[in-house]
Amino acid sequence: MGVKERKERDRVDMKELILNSAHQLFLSKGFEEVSIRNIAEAIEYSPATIYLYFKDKNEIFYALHGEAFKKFNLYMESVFTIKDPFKRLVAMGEKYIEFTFAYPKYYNIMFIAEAPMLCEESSEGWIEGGRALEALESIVTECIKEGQLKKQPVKVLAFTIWSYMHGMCSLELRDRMKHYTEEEREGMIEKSFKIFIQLLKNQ
Amino acid sequence: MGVKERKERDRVDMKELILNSAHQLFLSKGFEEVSIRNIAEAIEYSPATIYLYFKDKNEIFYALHGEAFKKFNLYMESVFTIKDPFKRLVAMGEKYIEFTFAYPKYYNIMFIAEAPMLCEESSEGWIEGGRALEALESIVTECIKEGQLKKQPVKVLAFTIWSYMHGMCSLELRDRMKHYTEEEREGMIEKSFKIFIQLLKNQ
DNA sequence: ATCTTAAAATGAACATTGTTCAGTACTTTT
DNA sequence: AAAAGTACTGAACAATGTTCATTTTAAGAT
Repeated sequence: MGVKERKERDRVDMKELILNSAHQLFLSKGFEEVSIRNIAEAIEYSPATIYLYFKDKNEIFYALHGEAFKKFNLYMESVFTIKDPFKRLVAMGEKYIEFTFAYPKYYNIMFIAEAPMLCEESSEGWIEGGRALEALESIVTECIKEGQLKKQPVKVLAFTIWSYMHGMCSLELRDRMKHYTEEEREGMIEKSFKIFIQLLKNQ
Repeated sequence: MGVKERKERDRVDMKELILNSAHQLFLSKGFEEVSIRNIAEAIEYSPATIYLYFKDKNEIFYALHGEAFKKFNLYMESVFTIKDPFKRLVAMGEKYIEFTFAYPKYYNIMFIAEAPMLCEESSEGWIEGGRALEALESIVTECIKEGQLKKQPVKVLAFTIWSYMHGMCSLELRDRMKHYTEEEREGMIEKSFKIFIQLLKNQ
């Protein structure tokens, strides 16, 4: 009598169906622009049904927040083969920029969107996000150990690097670089990144 | 026959009335949370009336965008009395942080909020914003001239500094520092800022 | 096979939102 | 006092997130 088990499976399937649909819509329209009714229509159920599987709209997007960070960490994975820690740090920065503009909607929920949607401290997203930050911190630790970064408190230095990366990427994503001419903007981020790396480098 | 003039005055007064009300509500609730009906109720007019003076909700907040930057520039003014350009740069950074947390709603429309609301390139906000950026760039120029900053393309270096400041402030404003313990977070921004300044300093 | 009970899905409704427009009320001009 | 013009508004529209009584569907018991 595996009926209960089957029902549980069905329930999981339904959650996944909703999530996949929400995910797809989210990637093309963004969070605020996707309505419960959009999702409902896409999966051919009534809007009310969705509330049988998720508490509210935010809860649906906790999942996406997690997805985004998983994708991010996956994206970063390749750099960990690089032996030299400073080179790894630089590669990570480059990947960060790449990710931002490859998945702007992801970047948005990860780092920019207002956070009532991610109160749950123990959510997938926060855990994966923590992993990413730890990765950065461990690279920074290595760099300091090898004398490629000046000796500083690791957490603070890592945060400083993160702040710079995020500031640059989010200014561009949120269209705050209109002060620059097309010509100036062209390659601005890459040039700035090079300067920042030079600033970081010990000697 | 100053009737036309009086009507023009009335019109300006009405716009100001709406703007003041919107402004007040905005500072306590933020952009998305203020509705046209809120504003209408506050000034004791019908919602429809507001559309006789402003094209849409965004247009109302163009004005606030301008106000925010004016306030910002006013806030920065005090640092321009400082002779030494590098000290001035540091003071500007400190003021930037101060401003961010004194007026988070302003900071939000200035640098974080999505920008359909500020398409008009020629708006007050963009002009004032440009002024602020120019101020930073001229300080950077001076610092380079005096050898306190390493010689680099001014626009790019200024952007790098701005990116860092913005990244740090917006991560905090958007609650992305939950990875840190209370203890770690305490003073993190100030510590990071000191590190960044050290990185910037030539030698 | 029929009846009962439990679960799943929904239509309709509520309170919001920005925005529009036909009509009313008031003011100025003739 | 009548006509013209301007300022204002109530009601409506199409959305939104969310809830709930009701209906449909499935399962278990007789």
